[in-house]
Amino acid sequence: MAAESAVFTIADSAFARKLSAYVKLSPADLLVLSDIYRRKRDFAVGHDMIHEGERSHHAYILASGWACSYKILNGGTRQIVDFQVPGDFLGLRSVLFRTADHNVEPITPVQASEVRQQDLLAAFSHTPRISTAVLWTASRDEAMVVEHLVNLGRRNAAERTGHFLLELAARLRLVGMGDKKGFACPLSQYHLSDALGLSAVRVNRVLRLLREEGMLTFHKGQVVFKNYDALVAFTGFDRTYLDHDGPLLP
Amino acid sequence: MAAESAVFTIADSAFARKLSAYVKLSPADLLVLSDIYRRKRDFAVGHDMIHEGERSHHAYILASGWACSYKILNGGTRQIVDFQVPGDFLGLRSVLFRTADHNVEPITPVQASEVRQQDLLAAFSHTPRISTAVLWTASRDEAMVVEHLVNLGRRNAAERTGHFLLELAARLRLVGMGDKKGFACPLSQYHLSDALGLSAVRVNRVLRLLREEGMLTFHKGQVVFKNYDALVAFTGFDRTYLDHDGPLLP
DNA sequence: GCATGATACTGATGGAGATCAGCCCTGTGC
DNA sequence: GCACAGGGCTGATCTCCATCAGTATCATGC
Repeated sequence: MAAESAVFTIADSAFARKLSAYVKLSPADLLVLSDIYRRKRDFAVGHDMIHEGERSHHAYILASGWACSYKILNGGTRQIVDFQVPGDFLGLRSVLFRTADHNVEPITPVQASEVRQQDLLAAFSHTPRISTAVLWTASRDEAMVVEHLVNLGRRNAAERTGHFLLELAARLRLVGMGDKKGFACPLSQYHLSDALGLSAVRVNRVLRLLREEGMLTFHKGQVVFKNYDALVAFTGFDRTYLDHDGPLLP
Repeated sequence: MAAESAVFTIADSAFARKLSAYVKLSPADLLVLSDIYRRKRDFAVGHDMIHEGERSHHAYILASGWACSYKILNGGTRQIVDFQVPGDFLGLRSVLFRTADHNVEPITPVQASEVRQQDLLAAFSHTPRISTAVLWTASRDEAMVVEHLVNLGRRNAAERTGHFLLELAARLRLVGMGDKKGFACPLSQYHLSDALGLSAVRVNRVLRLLREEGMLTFHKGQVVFKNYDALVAFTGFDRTYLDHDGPLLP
């Protein structure tokens, strides 16, 4: 009874939907997942979910809300590495390495499932499919970080900003939170600047430029693509790094 | 007999040494690995090992030589994402996603073991420890890419260059190819510039600066740290992201 | 009703690094 | 012996973006 409702919950979640795209999960696999997935926790804005250096023993799966992972440098500047949206795994590295090498902060109020280290490792040992599926999501996350790297290294401020918003839109579409017209975006221009390696002033000017060029607007928590194709051409966005070819394991 | 010698070979390799640091591997695990590991291939400079867009069915484990993974942008500029040194896994993402999202090019003549997709996935299914160990190496690679991202986003040219060379040194020390004094480095200043998101001219000037400040020299294929501690302080290098706390699985 | 703090926005100035255009050196092939 | 290419190195100029120093707007609490 309880197990059944748990299965229902997990099978319904953004996370299971994402995993299923990678690896076909059996009912037994789903049971294991739902066990991992059980404990929900809430996080308020202003309190980090994970602290760098912390010897952390759990990771999280985001159920609702947005978060971001970041690092702080000597000078006090920060670099946001990635944003997490519902369905995303978060803090996997800090569990595998046992001490966190980055911080994670909620951007909106967040609800997340706490995944305990021992549960996760046990699941890996006993259900290889889950292990492979998680490896897959980790690889996809890495593909995104790689694209951010290219973004910072070789694109100018305008291309970089546009590219980033296009990626965000593509990710959100996968979990049904947006379309080619745009998406709801709780980020401030400061968030963008920390993610893009720019100053907030420049982000503001770039957004004005993109608006004046008729490509997109960023206003009141809404990103609207005014000319999607032009923006794709301008930024050189190629979404193949986000995609895959369907389930690898039958 | 053959199996034994194979076990010997694999147990001796930089790759198995790295995996063992993460997860204790049984003789049976080593046998599976050595089977994956059997086919050696040579690659000459000037011919990519992996091409972006290619529907690739194998990955490689680097036995000797250096390689780099990179992406080419519209304008023809390129961004090197990472360098691979002996013991590194390479092309894992392209196997998991079935089509490569980046290129890999040898920097020196390379010898590498070819890992076929089906062998790898079979190993994951039947020997969960290997799966976990590979997840671990993948996470470590991601940690490095993340640090490169921070490097590009928030450090200036000199800090960035110094930080990068310190990281390289730390990685090479793990496989016995250098120490705190320095290491043999086959990279050209062009390689550095493509990795650091700088122009070759700037890399040259930054290297001069670091030399004049008595921190390091980069000359004739040798990186020599003249003042390691000063360089660490100057660049804000903190090597914890490369380390881990010993075997996770008993 | 007013202070306070986020966030958005703007003009002026300066600086880090790109770009352009070269030179020098060394190894390699013919 | 010479041509040629790749890598290292340098000065001059320009540009993109950071920084500084603000103003404007809106929600929040007291």
